[in-house]
Amino acid sequence: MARNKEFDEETALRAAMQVFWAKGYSATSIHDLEEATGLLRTSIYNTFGNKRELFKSCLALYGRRIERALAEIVAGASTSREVVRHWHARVIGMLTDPQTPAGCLVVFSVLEGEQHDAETKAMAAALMSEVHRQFEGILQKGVRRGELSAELDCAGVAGALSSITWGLAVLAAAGSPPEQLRSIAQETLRLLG
Amino acid sequence: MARNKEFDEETALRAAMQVFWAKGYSATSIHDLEEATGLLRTSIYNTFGNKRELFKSCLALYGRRIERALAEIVAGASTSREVVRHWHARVIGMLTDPQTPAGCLVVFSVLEGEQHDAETKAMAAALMSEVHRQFEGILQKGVRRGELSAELDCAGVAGALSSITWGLAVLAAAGSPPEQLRSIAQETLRLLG
DNA sequence: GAAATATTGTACCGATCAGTATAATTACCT
DNA sequence: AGGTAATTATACTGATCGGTACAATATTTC
Repeated sequence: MARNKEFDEETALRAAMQVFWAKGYSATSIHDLEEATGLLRTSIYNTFGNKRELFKSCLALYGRRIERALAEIVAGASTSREVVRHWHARVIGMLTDPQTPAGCLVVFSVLEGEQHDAETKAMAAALMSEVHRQFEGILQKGVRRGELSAELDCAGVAGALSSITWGLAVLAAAGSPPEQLRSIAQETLRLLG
Repeated sequence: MARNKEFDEETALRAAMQVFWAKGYSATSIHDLEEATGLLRTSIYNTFGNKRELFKSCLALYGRRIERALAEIVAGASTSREVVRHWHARVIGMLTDPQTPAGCLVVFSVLEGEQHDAETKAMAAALMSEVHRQFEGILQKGVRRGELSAELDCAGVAGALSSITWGLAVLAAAGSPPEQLRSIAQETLRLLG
C-alpha cells in the first residue's frame, strides 16, 4: 500500500520520555521533542497524537518499567527484608543512572497535576498505589511466615516504604550523593521491626 | 515625594507563592500572577523584578516558613521522638490544608531544576539539607541523653526521616487521604529503634 | 497649591507556543 | 510498472509567552 516509517516508534518514545522526565510536561516544547527524537513535528503528531497523548504514552512506558522491576524483585526474593533491600537498591540505581534524568516522571506527573486531565492523574495515582499494594502484600506474607511481628501495621509500614521511595527520588533530583541515598535505604529496614 | 503603593507587597507575594506552589514555575504565566495578586503586570515587574526573581522571593518565603516551623518544634519538644511526631503532624497539616495547594514548592523547585539558575537550585538544596541537619542534631541529642541507642546511625536515620518528609509531600499531591499520611507518620517512629 | 515622582493603566514588542494545511517524496502491493 | 497511500518536509496559523515603552494618574513633600 504505502511506505513504512523510517524510525522506530519505541526508540522515539523512549527519547521523548527522557525529555518529559527531565523537564516536566509544560517546560517541554514540541521543538525539544523534535530534537530528542530526531523526528519532525509532523511525524510526532502523526504517530503519537498530540503533546498530551504523547506524555501519556511516556508515562505509561515509565510505569510499565517500574511495575516490571518491582514484580521481578518480589518474585525473586525470599523474604520481605530482601524485597525492601533489593527494591531500594534498584530505585537508587535508576535514580543515579547517568544515562537518565535524576528525577522521577511519576513524581513530576503528580506535582504537575493541575495541567493534566483526569486520565493522566489516574495513571500516576494507580502506579503509586500499585507500589503501596505490592509492599503491603509482601509485608503480610512476611507476617504469615513469621518473619515479621504479627503486630506489624502492614498498611502503615507499606506507606512509609512508599513514602521513602518517592522521597529518594526528590533527594536524588536535588543532587544528594549516592552514598547518602544508600544509607537511607539501609535504615529503612528498621521499619520492619 | 510620590505616591505609595496601593497594595501590600507581602500579601501579593503570598498570593504569587501559591500559584507557583500549585502549578510550578513554567506552567505559571504572568497573567496567572496578575490574577492571583490582583496586580497589573507593570506593578509586578516594578516590585519584584521579573518572573524568575519573583519565584526566588516566593521560594525564600516558603523556606522561611518551613525553617521557622521546624525551629519551633525543635525548641518546644523535649525528646527526639516528640520532635519527629510533631514535625510530621505539622507537615501533614500543611499538606492537607485546603487553603493551600497539596504539593510542596521545594519539591517542585528541585524537580524543575533544569529551568532554574544556580542560585535557585542552591536555595532549594540548602532548605533540604537544613531539614536533614536539624534531624541529625536532635537524633544526636537523643543519643547523648540516652533516649536513643548509641549504635544509631544518626545521619542515616535523619536522611530516612527527610526522605519520608518529601515523600509525604508527593503522596499528598497525589491525593492520598490524610489518615493514610498519619499512619505513615506513626510508623516513622520505628526508625528511632 | 505646585513641583516632583512613583505608581497605575494601556498598548505594544518579538519570540515562542501547540497544532495544522498542504505539498513533495517515497515505498509498498497488485 | 504504476496506482495508491502513508510518510516526510515546508510553511504557516492564531494564541500566548515574558517583558517593556510610554502616557495617565495620584499622592507626598515643600
